[in-house]
Amino acid sequence: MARSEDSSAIAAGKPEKIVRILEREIRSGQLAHGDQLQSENQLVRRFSVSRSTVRKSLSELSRRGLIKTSVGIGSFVTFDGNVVADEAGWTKALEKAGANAVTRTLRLEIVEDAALAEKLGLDGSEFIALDRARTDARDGHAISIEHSRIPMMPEIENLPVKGLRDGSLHATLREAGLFPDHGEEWIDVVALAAEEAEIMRCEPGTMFLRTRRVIRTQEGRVMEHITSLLNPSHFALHREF
Amino acid sequence: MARSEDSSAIAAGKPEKIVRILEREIRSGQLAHGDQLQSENQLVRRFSVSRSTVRKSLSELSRRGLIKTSVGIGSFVTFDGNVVADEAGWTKALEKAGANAVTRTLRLEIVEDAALAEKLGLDGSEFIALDRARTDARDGHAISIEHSRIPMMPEIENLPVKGLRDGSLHATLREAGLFPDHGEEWIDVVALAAEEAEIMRCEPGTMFLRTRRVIRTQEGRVMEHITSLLNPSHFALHREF
DNA sequence: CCATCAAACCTGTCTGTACCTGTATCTTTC
DNA sequence: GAAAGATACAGGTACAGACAGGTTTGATGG
Repeated sequence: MARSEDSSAIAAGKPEKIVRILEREIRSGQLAHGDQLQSENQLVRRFSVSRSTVRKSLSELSRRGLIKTSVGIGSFVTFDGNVVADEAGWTKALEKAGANAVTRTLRLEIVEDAALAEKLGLDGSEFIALDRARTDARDGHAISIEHSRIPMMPEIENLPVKGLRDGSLHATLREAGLFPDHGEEWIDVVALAAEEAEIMRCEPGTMFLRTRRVIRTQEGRVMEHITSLLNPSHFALHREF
Repeated sequence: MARSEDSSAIAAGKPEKIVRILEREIRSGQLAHGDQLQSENQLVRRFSVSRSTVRKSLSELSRRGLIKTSVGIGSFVTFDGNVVADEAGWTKALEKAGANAVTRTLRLEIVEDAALAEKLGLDGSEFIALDRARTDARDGHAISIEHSRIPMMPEIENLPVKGLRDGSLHATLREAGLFPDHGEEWIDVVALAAEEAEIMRCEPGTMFLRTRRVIRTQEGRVMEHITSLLNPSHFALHREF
């Protein structure tokens, strides 16, 4: 019973085997970010399979966001280490006192938001809404509140029912073939509204750091809209460029 | 808005790579407005590609309005890089009410700052200090204050004496062969100290948006350290990635 | 001093070749 | 009958080379 390879997939067709080999080479760093893969014909000779099989494998790697292939040129590794595109180059919130923080999920459901849809230039106005708040476990002090909105699409319509994969939103989206690529961000300082102040159990009017992000896929499709309210005494933003 | 380019994504195709290299040289000021680019054949040798590839790259740069090429002569930079350092992929401060703003130069001199030198990992502890403040001309309201520190080096030692070239710090540094390339940034919210509050003519303890940036040259040498204090009612930060 | 001409360099355009991916069709194998 | 193989063709990308025509420069000769 002991499969030395990979426990998650036992029944292995040839494409799957090739996917697993190449994926390991990529994830291990043997094939680094930006490297060009062998051409399809080279892979045909390397694995002694037909080109159709090789192409199935590459197509799966592409769906998982590990490679990108261009006609006439070849396939390139788009997997950037462990953090992938989640943090690479984006503003990163440095939590100063996160040891005693607790996260509450305020809601995870499907909502209608025509205003946001209009602002993002979307056709449908349905979103999956994920709101989360973080407070200090000791005294209930406010730390942060995060509103995430994901445009509704068939691949993820049962997300609110099934819940998140491994508790991670991005892991769930990755599963659905959605990979962050680029976007836009706004940062300013705002006074807390009454509603938010109540959630965070602090005075209305308290100044909070606000970041708003629109994240898009490679093709430019809006993938997520996030508004974060951060307690400035707990957070600083950091970025490399 | 529409990003035909891919900033963080990897290069697929040689022309794209070359475009990115040349674009950075132009936007960083290394190739200034009006400069002539290397000839196509020189670029062929420099990048070890064919002339068709070079020509594709130049055509794309031309499409982006960065260069203009003339038959029998060559290609010239048409990008006027005033905005360079503040805009190209970096966080951009959006001034909400800048019409009536006045800029005061608080000081331009050589200073000693061992603490900063240590933090930046520099040998010498001498810096050229340029401090500037912006206030609203109508009511004297505080808008922003900026502390710039440039590590002392032979090329610029007479900068405080000669003054800035065209009033621009970056033009002056460019003159000295210093081109911004990459760096790091921190953003947080702080209460104004008494000294700064006095300069800005507002209450000590007022919450201000603070950004700190370390800008480095291509070789990784520290080129500038900037601390900006921004009045949150006048500023928002914006960034594309 | 000045007009002229040739050489050197530049961009614009075209050719042919090699290799790459995209796609479709048919056959083999289990 | 589904998965994999084999094959052929279309179209994209890049390389190498050749040629035409514009621009600059400098030497030549009046």
